[in-house]
Amino acid sequence: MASPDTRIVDLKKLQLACEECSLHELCLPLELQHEDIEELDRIIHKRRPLHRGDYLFRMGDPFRALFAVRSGSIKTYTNTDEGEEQVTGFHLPGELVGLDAITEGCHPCAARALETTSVCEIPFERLEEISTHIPGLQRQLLRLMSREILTEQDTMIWLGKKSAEARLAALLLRFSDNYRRRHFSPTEFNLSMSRTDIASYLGLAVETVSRLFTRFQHEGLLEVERKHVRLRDLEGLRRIAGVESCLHNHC
Amino acid sequence: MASPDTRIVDLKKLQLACEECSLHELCLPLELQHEDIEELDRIIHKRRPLHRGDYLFRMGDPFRALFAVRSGSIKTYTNTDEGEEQVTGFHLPGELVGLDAITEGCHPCAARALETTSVCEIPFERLEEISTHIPGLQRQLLRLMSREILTEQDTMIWLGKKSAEARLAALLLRFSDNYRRRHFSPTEFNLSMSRTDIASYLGLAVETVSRLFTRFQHEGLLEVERKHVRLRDLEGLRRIAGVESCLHNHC
DNA sequence: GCATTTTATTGATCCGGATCAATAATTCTG
DNA sequence: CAGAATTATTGATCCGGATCAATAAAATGC
Repeated sequence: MASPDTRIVDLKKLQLACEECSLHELCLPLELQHEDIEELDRIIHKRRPLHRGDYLFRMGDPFRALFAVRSGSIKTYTNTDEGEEQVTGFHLPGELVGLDAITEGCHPCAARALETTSVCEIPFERLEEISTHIPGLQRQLLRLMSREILTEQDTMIWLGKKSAEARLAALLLRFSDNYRRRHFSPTEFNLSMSRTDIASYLGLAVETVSRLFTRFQHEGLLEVERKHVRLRDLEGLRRIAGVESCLHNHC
Repeated sequence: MASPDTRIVDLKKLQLACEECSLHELCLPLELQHEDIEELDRIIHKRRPLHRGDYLFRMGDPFRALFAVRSGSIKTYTNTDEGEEQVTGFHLPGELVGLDAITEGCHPCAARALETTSVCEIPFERLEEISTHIPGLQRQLLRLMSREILTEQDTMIWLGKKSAEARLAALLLRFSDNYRRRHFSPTEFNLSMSRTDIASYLGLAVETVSRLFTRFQHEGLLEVERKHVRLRDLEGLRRIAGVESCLHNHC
């Protein structure tokens, strides 16, 4: 499995990887000792890049590791009762994939690359071992999972209640934020996923998504040319999305 | 805070509590040593009962502990941008409340008792301390959180895609399952929450929920008299809910 | 126990978004 | 590079569920 992968062997590289893939979520805020970082370094592998359509894992695959997206993007999806694909998430650089598989011991959904994508593999058993003697790492893991729960609660709310335009605006803003955090243009980027994927994730029909893009463009909120979007009115989009993520604002 | 609470002092009582409130989720599957159970026992307190409308915690309260529902029921909710209540979950006996607060250090939503409700309080810092030297307890914590994530993904899917009747049917079946697991009648029980709460949680209008109950009754799926329901056709409800929780079936 | 307030049911109407249908633009594939 | 298959856009129609409105039934307060 891990044979053609490149090991990240030196500290410098790891920190770079951390910056890129937000493994910093896992280690930076802890201010770990050098020897601890080296220990983490020993278990974390950089996988060779996935290409568009490649599986990171399939539904039902045994759960062995978490994955941190370094670059590119991943979609996770499951199948509905009627056998169609139901997208459960888009995972951008800095986000973890696989947190939902810990309980079951196998992946409840499949993960595929939406474009050329590089990920770090974090073998879970090893991570657990290490976390027993690195104070704070365990806590950090729990934090990460808690944050995931919070995010999903948020998503639940807008899927239940928000209008189609609010959902799409919120998604675009999420992408925008991710790019900003990584010091890329928060207003101009490519959508790596198809309209169908977006529709599935947002619980809408493809036609609706397509119409929304057209409408947003007419209203001067953005320019869209196939996969490429340029957000022209972030404030307007925020208004449409509804102040959003209300869960986070009250702490 | 804990002054009027009753400590669970003996093993027998703890095991009873575990049975009741599914702290067995936390400890039983681990087959802990007696001294470990005693250590858990030392930190877990049984709170004195909450009454209808009492807060378990308010939005923004500092996060100190997880709570396991022993009997009764709890609703958690946040506020929408427009200031209305948005129910984020119903928590029945055997379920944990507070998993979404670990990251932030404070509660992103409020929790109130829907009826007379008894909970166990599990101080989180202490739990973390203990879990560092009880192998398996930490793992169990991660499992629990992962399961929560899975459940919410499931919920996301039906909020996005399923019809109003499917949502209500699914909710009723979830209640039914909880009662069955606790050896109560899975077909006859009281809904502790208002129609408004149900509607909010399911992302529907109150009127729709009300109409659905009436329709289900006409179709012979259930009998409903105010808060009391008697499910008459579980199979039919399952069909309506859609095979459901497709996420869990593929492992 | 009566008045007030909250919660639930039922009816009538309206609209957002799904569905059906046709076409256009892209991207595979040989 | 041509033909086939997939993906995206646009239009027309329909329907599930929201909204508005009125009443009924419970819960709550005095």
